[in-house]
Amino acid sequence: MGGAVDLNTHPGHLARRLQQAHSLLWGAMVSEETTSPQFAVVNALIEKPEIDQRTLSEHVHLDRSTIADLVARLARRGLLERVRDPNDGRRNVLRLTEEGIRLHRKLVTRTARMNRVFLAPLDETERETLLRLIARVADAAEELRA
Amino acid sequence: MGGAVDLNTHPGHLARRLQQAHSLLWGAMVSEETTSPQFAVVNALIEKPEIDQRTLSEHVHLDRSTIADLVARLARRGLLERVRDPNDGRRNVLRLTEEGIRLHRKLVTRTARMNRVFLAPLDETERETLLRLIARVADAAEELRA
DNA sequence: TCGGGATGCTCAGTATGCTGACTAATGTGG
DNA sequence: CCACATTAGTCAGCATACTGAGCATCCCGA
Repeated sequence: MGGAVDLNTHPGHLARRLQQAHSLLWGAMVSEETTSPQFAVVNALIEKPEIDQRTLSEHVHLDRSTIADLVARLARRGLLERVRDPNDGRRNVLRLTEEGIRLHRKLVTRTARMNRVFLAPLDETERETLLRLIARVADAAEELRA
Repeated sequence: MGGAVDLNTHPGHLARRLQQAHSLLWGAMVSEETTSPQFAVVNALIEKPEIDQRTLSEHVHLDRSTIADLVARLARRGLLERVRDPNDGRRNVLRLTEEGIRLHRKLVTRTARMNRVFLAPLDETERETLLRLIARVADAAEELRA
């Protein structure tokens, strides 16, 4: 009786494994150059163009520092432009380039395909349940923060 | 109609958010010094002492490089010892120190408490369902790798 | 026994992701 | 209108995490 715990009853451990499995499949089926968080950023800019980094960070649930790095990488690859807001010298206004928009179109198809494969072990009801339960736990934990 | 996607239907995005929420709560309720992956390593060494890094990496689902860094940090803090196996000069044999064992005992209690808070928004059935569904998806994706 | 393949580890490089400190710019109350 | 708080961004530092290359060691067959 060493008192070791079964990590498979620990949601944190399972969450990490789920993300790990996901990023593996992502690399194989979606893109090796563009990561899943990068896609999240591009997708947010499709939905809401011309926002600043702070707003963006709230949309994709990442902090300002991480967004800054991530956006810098996307800018370096010519997928978006970062311009100082003339009306507010603190803000960087972000706008996808044509290439960024093209990339998004391509990846939307692939991510849909990947998600089907990823969730293939579950039936339709289970899929919805999984997504709903994760969202509830994550939302609730975020409430705690506030 | 820019064609943006709802990220809340993407398991990868939700997995990241779940992990994010978890590590936030972990820092508040379990430990600021010892992270969740570090606890996973210590826990694995409680269960199976005297294993090498390769075996350990399989147990906690992390690759060799990550384990090496992680183990080095734990060793620096005096929580475990890393000794070259005299019978096989390639292996590092790992053993928790007394302090490492003490730390594990302390954190087991706290993680249990934290998991209850983390999963509080769900009822008992939903909790089991969530853990089971995540494990199924993660396991299946790992099979794909092999 | 010896030579090549397999194995365990390390190291460099890169990408997330966080905190906390700092800077610059804006907004506001007196 | 000016001092002060707030806000957006950057930067340093740290911890995960991966790939791919390289190194030392072991193992196994000829």
